[in-house]
Amino acid sequence: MKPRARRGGGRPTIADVARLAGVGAITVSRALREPERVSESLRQQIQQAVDELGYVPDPNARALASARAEVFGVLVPSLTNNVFAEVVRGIYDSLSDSSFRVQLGNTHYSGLEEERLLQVFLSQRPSALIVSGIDQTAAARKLLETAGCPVVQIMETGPDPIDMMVGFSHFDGGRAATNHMIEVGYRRIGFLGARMDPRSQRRLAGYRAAMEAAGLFDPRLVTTTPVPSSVTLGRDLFRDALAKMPSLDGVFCNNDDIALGVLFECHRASIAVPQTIGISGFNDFDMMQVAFPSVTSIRTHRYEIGRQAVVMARAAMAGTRPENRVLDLGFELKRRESTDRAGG
Amino acid sequence: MKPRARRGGGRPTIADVARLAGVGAITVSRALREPERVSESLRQQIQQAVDELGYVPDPNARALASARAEVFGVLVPSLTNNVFAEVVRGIYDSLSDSSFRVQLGNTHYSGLEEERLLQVFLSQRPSALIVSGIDQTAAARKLLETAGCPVVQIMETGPDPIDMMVGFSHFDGGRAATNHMIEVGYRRIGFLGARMDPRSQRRLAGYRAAMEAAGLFDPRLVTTTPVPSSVTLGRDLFRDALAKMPSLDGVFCNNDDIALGVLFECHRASIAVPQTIGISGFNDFDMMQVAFPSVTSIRTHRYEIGRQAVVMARAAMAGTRPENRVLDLGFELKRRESTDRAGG
DNA sequence: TCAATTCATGGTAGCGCTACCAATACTTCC
DNA sequence: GGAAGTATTGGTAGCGCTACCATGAATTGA
Repeated sequence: MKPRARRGGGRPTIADVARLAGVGAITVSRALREPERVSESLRQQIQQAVDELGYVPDPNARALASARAEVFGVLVPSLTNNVFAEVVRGIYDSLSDSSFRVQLGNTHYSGLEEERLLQVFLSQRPSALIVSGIDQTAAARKLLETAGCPVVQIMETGPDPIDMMVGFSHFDGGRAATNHMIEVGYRRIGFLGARMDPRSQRRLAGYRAAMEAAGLFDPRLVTTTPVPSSVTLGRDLFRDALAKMPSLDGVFCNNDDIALGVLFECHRASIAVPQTIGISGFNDFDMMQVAFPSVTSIRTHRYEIGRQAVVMARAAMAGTRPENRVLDLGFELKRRESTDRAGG
Repeated sequence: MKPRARRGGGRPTIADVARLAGVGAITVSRALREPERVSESLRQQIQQAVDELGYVPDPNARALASARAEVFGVLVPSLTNNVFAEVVRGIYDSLSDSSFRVQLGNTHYSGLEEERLLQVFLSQRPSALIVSGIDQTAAARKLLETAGCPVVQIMETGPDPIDMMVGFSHFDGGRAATNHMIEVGYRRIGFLGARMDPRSQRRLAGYRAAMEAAGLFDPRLVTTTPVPSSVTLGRDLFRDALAKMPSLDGVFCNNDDIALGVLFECHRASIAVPQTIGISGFNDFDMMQVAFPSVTSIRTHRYEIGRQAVVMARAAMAGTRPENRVLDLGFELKRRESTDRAGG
């Protein structure tokens, strides 16, 4: 019977390499995966044959035979939110020296979509899974617990990790920014939030805790929307907040986009920053420090979160799960001109 | 001999489904891939068995058997550049109704890295490849020509597509922005550019063509750096440009980040925009229209480029390659306050 | 009516690779 | 010197799926 057409219209296979090098196929396989188990001389012969033929192993065949794909499954809620873009970059960069592929999924902030993608990812038997947040649905959590591979929850810390976690406390971040504004003298500090995913909710909770502790909380100070965040939306939220509460003297913004929108609106409406209105953002993107006035923000370590997630997962794959399963990378309050009320 | 451990510690296989449904394995395979070729009654039985077992086909086995993985390979130069983030989002969204996976690669603007990733991607036998730009190395081009799957070059248009193309002319974009500034009365218009990848180079060429046509070109007006773009860098480039050429009355910025940095620096240095300095950006991100003053920019259709790339690739996979292999999605000049010299 | 087609289904043989075991040489240690 | 390792290499049998062909039933057409 004539053999089925070769996969790649003639792409060399491991058998071709073996034939050319005059060894068994399995030895080629070993030479590529565990070179130290193959003698120096054969290793060279094989390498030469590989180079000559331009052989690249088929990851699909490899995954099928070894019951494990060299894939990191990564689920993020958004591809265009720069926070996640940087996390993803950290993940890619940390993996670039290995043969692991990255399988990226966009959950669009939906728990159900996360479940669906998890099913799809799991069908590939990934080597590790990285998921965003700590609010997985019960079904998703179950899938992750029985995934049979390391799982890292990123962006947040919390109790009860599925396996491992790396992130920081959004509650503490929200509280720190708010406390700073209270300390420098702001009193009627509004909260502006978009999308209001779980992490935004926790920042809001941190804001509220700080305001209540200072006896300053008023529900009318809070302005939120489920609409995705944007600079335009920041402007609109600020206008709404001001209309609702003209005595506002500061705003803690859920993220830097919103803060930028507020800053521009202040310029446009000739509202003095930081004198009349103080502004604090969240995430501390590059533009915050260049803005005029520069904007106070909470610096978060996105790239490092991605990097550490990979480090932890690889350690677990090597059988050395870190002692401490929850890694808190913290955050940094960056005080800048936009809240410098005392006046510099 | 005892069978090898099952891949998924007991994940159901197509044979399990076949047994439960009382049909042959191949019929299950068909029911899932070409339901119209299986009778209604069997299809239902099979679907029931699939649901009961929670069967999800193994994409690796599928790829191995069918010599084609349901994967779109996508190569972009950056993950954090919002332009590409939006393109990638367009690609993901267009593919979300299918079972195609996306394999994303970050070339870091390096041709050699692109070649390497292409090799890796090709080893999976992807269904289609989407690559950024039109400046592939000779080796990469060869790999793409013999890839045996549809190839779409995105972001730019140009002659001699490898297979298909969707994008716009960066030269024309740069020229349009510059001409606009000339028309409204700016004369000593600087060019500020970061990274200076091929697309930036072509925008610069467009700028230069416009300036030369108006008899206004002066090489000292051009300030560029190979450093990656950022808002901070925009400020720094502007300071340099101004130091070099104090008579500058406008700047065409290679992208919006740079433009934002310029805008902030103008605020800080109390330089009137658009009166003393006019500013134009490129890409037209949301913040440009909210900025104060709002910033003129070239609106590009990133998301749509991603979407169309998928549409074209799928058409080609279905055997109906579009008549016109190069799709120019154009751009839009958005005139805003930052170049409104006549004064509104 | 019966060959010729079409339709629905199934069996077999791989896809390219690696887990598992076996076999052979080469050491090491009493 | 011989038993018992210890490297080094290879053979066999799949991993889970689908391409290819074969089969039998239903339908068509003259």
